[in-house]
Amino acid sequence: MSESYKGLSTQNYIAQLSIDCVIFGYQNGTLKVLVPKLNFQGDFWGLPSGFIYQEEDVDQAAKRILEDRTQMKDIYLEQFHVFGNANRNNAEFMSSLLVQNPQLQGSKEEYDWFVRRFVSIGYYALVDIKKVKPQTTPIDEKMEWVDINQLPNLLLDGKEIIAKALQALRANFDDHLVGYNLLTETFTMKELQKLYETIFDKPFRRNNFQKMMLDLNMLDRLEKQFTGAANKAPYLYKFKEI
Amino acid sequence: MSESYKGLSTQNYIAQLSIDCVIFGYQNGTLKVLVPKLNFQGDFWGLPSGFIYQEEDVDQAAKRILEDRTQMKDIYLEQFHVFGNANRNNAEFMSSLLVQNPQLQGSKEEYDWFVRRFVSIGYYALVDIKKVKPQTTPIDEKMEWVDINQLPNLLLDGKEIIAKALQALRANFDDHLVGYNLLTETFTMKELQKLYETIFDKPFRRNNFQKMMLDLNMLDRLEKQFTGAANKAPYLYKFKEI
DNA sequence: TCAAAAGTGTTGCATATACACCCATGG
DNA sequence: CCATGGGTGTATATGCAACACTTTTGA
Repeated sequence: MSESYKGLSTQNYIAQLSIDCVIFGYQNGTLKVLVPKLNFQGDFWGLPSGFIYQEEDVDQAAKRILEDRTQMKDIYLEQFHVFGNANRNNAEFMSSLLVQNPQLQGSKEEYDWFVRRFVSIGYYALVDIKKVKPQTTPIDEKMEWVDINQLPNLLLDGKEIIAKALQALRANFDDHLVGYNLLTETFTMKELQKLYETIFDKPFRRNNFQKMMLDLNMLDRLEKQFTGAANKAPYLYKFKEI
Repeated sequence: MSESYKGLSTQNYIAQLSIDCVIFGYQNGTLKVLVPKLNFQGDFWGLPSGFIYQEEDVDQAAKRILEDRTQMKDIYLEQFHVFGNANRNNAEFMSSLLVQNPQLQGSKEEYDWFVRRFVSIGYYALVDIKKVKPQTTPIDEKMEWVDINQLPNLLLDGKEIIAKALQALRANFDDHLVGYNLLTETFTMKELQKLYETIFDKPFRRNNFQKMMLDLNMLDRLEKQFTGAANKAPYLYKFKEI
């Protein structure tokens, strides 16, 4: 949705098939997604997205799009759903875009390529917010981390895509111990608990949570973290190497 | 994979995007899939598949393909994964096909349309075997129910697709009480247990299984089934209407 | 010595598993 | 009345939620 469209039809992409990414990050006790604000009148946002080269695996395309947008390597990435309603097209968006940004005017062929109906494959990514360097495209005004509970206006079925991504994330969270990707290298048990509480949107009991996590045998306990506060210093933990 | 290709490029389909269906059925204590044997030299089988019309929802396309192949309505259907490796194309298959079946020769344009790399969306379906009337296409020699543990040679990543479908089926089975679609209207507890044992490939204890099922409160108990055997007659059950 | 927050232990409840018994059926 | 298989009840084990208590830290 937020890809510059000039020259698209000549770039050897698969037509009518796109990838939409839901990039999850976690900061200050809130779950966030990285989304671009589109560079045209009104308050409209998209999802980081792109297309698939003819010679490219779909998974590889998703990886490339993600890396371009975040300037990170080895991102945790999971395909979760295909969005294929017949009315998914960029016609309305493009009209508005071109009125506001006549300099983006491309060829008729490129325009037609872009405004057709698109089927989109959804991927979600988990990243450490502090390591991401968000990259905009020519049609983005900016790209920002927004709270998952305060999403702006999203083009097309953007909200549905994010909702489905969160659902998939929750389902995978326990199995894959995926929290790994959302935290810094080391963290306290309280920080880990807060992450879980944010993602599942429900409280856990401190002692039982600690027991649960330690029983999983996935954490290494490191030195204590002395914060200067007048209380017992918490241990730092890290996820075990595999 | 098993769609006749003549006239494909003129039929207003989305190019390079297909749907592959894994149709599960259950009979005599074995889980089966319905697959077409392809009408060319050698022992090669495909998956029931098809394409998406420009004006058609992807889900709707899957439904149409399924209904065409089985002559059934209201089939339980679930999208489970996208298969997008760059080497997924029908070139090899088509060469062999045309050598064996010169009468299928179409235009160059249609040939080119069909042998390009395809991204395929996987759906699995659950059906009552006895209600299905398998329909072949011009390039199928026949279509048969084969044991999931004795799959024939499948084109491309057919085996991987079926494996992933089974995985998704297992994950959904408890949540969605999906067994409903694989059994006849009425059944005994033993038959239901055998279905579970087949799908999960592990034994359950008779008494505990019964308790588990009844506690779910999803079954209506009907009259007894007198089989003539010298033992207590089992009750028949059916899934409750919603 | 005190408050605050971290760490650990212990109980009780709910659920699942295992074991045991009783009942209907037809020969 | 017996063998067979179906139905149900009860004990045991397991896992998790709730509660209680102890330890560490800096003021």
